[in-house]
Amino acid sequence: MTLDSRLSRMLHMLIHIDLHDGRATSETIAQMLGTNPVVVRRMMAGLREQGYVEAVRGPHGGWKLARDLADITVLDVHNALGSPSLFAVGLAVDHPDCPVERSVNAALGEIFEDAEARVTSRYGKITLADLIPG
Amino acid sequence: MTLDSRLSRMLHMLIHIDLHDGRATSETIAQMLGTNPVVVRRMMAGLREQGYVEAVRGPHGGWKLARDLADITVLDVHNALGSPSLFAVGLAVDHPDCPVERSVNAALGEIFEDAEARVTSRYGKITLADLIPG
DNA sequence: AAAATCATAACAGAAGGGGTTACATTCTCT
DNA sequence: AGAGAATGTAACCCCTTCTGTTATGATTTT
Repeated sequence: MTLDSRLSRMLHMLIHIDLHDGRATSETIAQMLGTNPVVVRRMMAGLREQGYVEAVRGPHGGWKLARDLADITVLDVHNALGSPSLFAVGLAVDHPDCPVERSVNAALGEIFEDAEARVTSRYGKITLADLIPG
Repeated sequence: MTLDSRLSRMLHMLIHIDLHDGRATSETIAQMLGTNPVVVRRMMAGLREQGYVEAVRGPHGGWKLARDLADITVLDVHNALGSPSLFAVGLAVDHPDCPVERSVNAALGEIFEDAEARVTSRYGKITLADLIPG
């Protein structure tokens, strides 16, 4: 796949941890996603630093949720993943002094900012508890 | 730059061709963008196939606009560039049968589709003539 | 002390894009 | 016809990003 699907996978992970008694090892999660435990730890690092999950070392350790799913929004997860921009389209900055480039970038930039604001606004209104199927 | 800025650069190119008597060689455009003539031809290929520009070979050749800038929208250019998706975020499809994955993807998918529809709608209302500074 | 588990660095491989070279093709001009 | 100017396109390299993997260290439980 050419698109960055980390947000989707991370939400998937967190909800499964919750459904799994709030505890799961990197190994377990990795098998669930068909990937490697190290990849899971890398992805989890941002969420750990932001206080959404805690890592417990040693036997019977693993990941546990530091908050209720109802207290974590999709926006929280998005930000914790360090997503730089939502858009696959950016603005060229080849000639910052060119009036044409400035005009083009002003028009596109406004559209992007508006769309990004709408998406993050909706992200902020969805908690992970809302995503539990049922 | 990590983001795909082809749309922005292509709009820039087309407007400059127009301001340059409607004619410009790949060499000229490449110098303007600080890139290579082959890169320009590659980018132009889609627009040529869609009939927005024409390539004239031989001496005094180059690219010319096949339509007035007022008759080309940003959406036309976006589509001609073959942009697959506007978003840098995608949906994981690791477990199509998993209810959690389906629930997550349904929620995110709706947000993306809505945002994408808004952006393309606005793209469709802006012609390249609108972007000429002045 | 042993085992389980996370933390992290390091490296390999795949994928995508851009830049470049090379060569073929087409067209104009003399 | 021939020279030269331009596009068309394939092929290659390089760079970046992401993922997967291995290896080593640190921490915790038993």
